[in-house]
Amino acid sequence: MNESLHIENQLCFRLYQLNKSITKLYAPLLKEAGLTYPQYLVMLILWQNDQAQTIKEIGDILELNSGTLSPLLKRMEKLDLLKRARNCEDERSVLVTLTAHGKELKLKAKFIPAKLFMLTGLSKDELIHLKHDLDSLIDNIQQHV
Amino acid sequence: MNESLHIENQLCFRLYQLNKSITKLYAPLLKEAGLTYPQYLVMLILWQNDQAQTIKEIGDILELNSGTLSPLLKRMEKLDLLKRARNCEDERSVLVTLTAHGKELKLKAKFIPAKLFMLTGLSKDELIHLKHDLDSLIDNIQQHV
DNA sequence: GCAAACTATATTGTGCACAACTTAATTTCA
DNA sequence: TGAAATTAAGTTGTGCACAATATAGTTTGC
Repeated sequence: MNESLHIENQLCFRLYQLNKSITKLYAPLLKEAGLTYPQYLVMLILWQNDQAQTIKEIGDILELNSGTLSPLLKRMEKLDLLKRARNCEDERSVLVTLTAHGKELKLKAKFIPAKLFMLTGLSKDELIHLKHDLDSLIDNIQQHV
Repeated sequence: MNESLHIENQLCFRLYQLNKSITKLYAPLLKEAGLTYPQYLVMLILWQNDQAQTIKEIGDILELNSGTLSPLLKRMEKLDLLKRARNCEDERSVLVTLTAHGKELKLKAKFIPAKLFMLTGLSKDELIHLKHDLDSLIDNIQQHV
């Protein structure tokens, strides 16, 4: 009997489940900071670069298009996390900058990665290896997308 | 300098990206069958069990709640993939069964797992190991969710 | 036997994610 | 230089995903 269609055999189903589980793991930690996971990803980018980022740059890093980012950034602006303003050098683009509140939040978020790492139950070594395996899988797949 | 908040260091961001890439990889194959990825997951469950499944059973396997499944199954019923009917043994539950069209689709879908596996560029051995690593990570994480 | 607790599903509201399309600004090049 | 192509955002419509809540059917315990 052909078992290739059995759901429990599928790598992709594991990744789908894992992704959902991780979102749930983040939820309580991010709730303290008043963020959702995609909002947290945007904040990571803004925290690690001092300068203003264009929406295009954020989209390139997160691989999200404007249909996702436009409303996401609007909600974040409403939460006083960031400001959006047309770039006067090129009026097509919009520059995103952190507000004082947005910058402040970095102090709270600082401990999230370590807490998450602990919850995974992985060793440093296992983490490094898994990251590496996923990186090469991502590379392989991106070639075909 | 503390780099724990750097996005490229994060396992979770990789999983998030990988999940999106995989969905895009599936898209053209599933489009031929007229399915989305979550719809395909429901079909996998129905294909591998001959009997009718309750929504509860499907939700337990996919870890999806009724807020997701109710509209998802309604769309699938409209596509003539399945039928929903109250269980006369216990009127609280709804039994889901494949239509002729839904059963037929299995023949088309049969080749999807092999095609996907090819696109990942993994060896059989790498696949087995990665599945194993992800399984134990899922187990660890589920304990904390 | 019947009220309280429980169970299964549905509904509502919020937030992604993306394809397809629109608008406006900038660049290219004939 | 000015029309055509390109680029950056925004908009619209569809489809998940889930928390919170509502509803209806079933079971339990006194």
